[in-house]
Amino acid sequence: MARSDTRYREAYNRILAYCETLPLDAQIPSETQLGDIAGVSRTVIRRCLSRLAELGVIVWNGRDKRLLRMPRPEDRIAVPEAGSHSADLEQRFLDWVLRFDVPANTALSVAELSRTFDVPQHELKEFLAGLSRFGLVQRRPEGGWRLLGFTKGFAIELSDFRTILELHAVSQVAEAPVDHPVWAQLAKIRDDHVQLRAHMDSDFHEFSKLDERFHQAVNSVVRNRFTVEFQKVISLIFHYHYMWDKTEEKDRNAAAIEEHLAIIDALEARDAAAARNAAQRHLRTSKTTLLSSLRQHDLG
Amino acid sequence: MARSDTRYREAYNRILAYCETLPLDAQIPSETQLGDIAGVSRTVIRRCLSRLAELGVIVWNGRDKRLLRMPRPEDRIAVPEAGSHSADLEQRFLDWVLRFDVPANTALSVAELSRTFDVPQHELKEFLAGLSRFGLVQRRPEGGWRLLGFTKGFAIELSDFRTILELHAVSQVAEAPVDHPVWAQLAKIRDDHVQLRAHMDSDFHEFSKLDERFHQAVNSVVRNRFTVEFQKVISLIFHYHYMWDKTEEKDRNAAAIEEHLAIIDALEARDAAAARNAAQRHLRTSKTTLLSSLRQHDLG
DNA sequence: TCAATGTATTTAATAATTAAATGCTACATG
DNA sequence: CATGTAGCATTTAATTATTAAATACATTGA
Repeated sequence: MARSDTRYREAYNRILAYCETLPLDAQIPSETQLGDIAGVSRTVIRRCLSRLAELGVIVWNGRDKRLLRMPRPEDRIAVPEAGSHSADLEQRFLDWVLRFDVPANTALSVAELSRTFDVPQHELKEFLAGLSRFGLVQRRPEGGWRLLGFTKGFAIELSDFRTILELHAVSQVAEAPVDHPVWAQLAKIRDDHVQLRAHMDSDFHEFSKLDERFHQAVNSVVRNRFTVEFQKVISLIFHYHYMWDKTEEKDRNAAAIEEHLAIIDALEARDAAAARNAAQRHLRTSKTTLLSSLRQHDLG
Repeated sequence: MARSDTRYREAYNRILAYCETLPLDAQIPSETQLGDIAGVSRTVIRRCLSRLAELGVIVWNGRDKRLLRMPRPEDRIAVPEAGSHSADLEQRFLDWVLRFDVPANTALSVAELSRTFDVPQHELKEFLAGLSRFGLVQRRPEGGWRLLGFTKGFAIELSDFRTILELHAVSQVAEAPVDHPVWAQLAKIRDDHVQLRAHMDSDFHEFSKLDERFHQAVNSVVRNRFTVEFQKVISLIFHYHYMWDKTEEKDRNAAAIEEHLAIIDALEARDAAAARNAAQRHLRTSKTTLLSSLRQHDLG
């Protein structure tokens, strides 16, 4: 009927474990210190002490707190399963949208999403509020939310935004010092490209992973909290769409390999302008592919 | 104790007004049609019809709904004041943060904010969840939120991000067709710059507004949902910091006028490269100013 | 037959409830 | 008597419960 007491339960077990490290009859530290040990407020600590005294583990009279007997396994209190995988909600949500091709303008029910993702409703509300900042969802006047994404307009603007960020990243790479880790990464990635090109006929499916590694490496040079959030969403969307658009996959991947190599060539020559041009060509291709994949799914 | 019935109350008054347009004894449209008129579901419409029947305005027996008498002013129902200014919450929140120099790592209490901004708590939670996507706030492990912004690191990354977006915008302007409205705007803005320069000694405070107009015009060329959100936040933060950092304001503004004019010159000459260079110079100055203003407020 | 109403179910906004944090006062102890 | 500690009171926030509203389904009547 109200908030859970998981915090108390976890703190209690932690304090109990701490008691095990003490000798019998030892003085127990002050409430404030115990609070620091368990990472909770004094309010919670006092609840813990109450229970410890009740079970006869300690004697508690004001400042006089002493260990009466060693804690036993049955003194521990049950903690109700962390369960909810709130952590990777974003990943799972985008995965769901893209995997099931949830069409634009679909009404999103918090109650339903809460069930399918096994996450409390209020967390979902917060999550959706966050996504609305990216223009992926929007509040409906009649209540609830609406999925906006993955129209043609969305794809175009997403691609454009990606281009802006990635061209900047490429410029940054070109100016990175020789001892920057990106150079080693790019060298390895170049080799892998060359190798894949040699076995293209059989292994062309492998390109998707390589593509992600390449863009990841380039973008890793930019250290900016504003871009990092976007890159996560962007790379997910492009990644999935490439995986599903199977038309001419081999030719497309072969072309992309050459484009990647052109970018790496220019970067290693420290020719920023050439690198930008090569990157621009590559990103234009990506945009076209994304758009045609949308057309295929009849979402244009 | 539960959600408000404002929706019903507004719908009721709207239906009442609709009844006034009907002749006496006229048939009233179907529930579905009334729902379309008032923009609500049939559930709400049936509540409205119940009340109308109770007051004797209509007679309602299944499908037979007729107007018994003309509605009177006292038939209307009170609507409980829209009140909450949820609309400009973002503006007011950032204004508050910047005006009172709320230091980084301040704990934000939803209850308190809810009072000071006169907005329901759950709306504030959603709002903060949105801001967390921009890295402005963060959840605290012990509950609630923490203001992150306005450290040196934040200012640097914000400036860098602004630079990325704005350099792109400048490139776009340079390629805009001659009949694009931006050219007329820029011409006017150039005149205003020249005029202000002539009366700089007395009117230098006017520059702040001019600065906002200039950047607004340049960015207006880019139509992208992802950049629009950011620009709002960015321009607010820069705007306020400029207003408050009074050191050498006149000199700073005079220099900025020249920098703006240089950008406009290059743009009107359709020299994209020169425009980008000029913009880069200007944005570097801005970044320095923002950082020194932070140092002044001891937030570094 | 089909559009309208009647009824049931589901969803979402929001207050109520309880856990937990925070703040203040009084006290004990060196 | 200063400082840290416990006791007590207040405030805040997570989470449930409640009610308004939307939606889905069944029934009816022209």
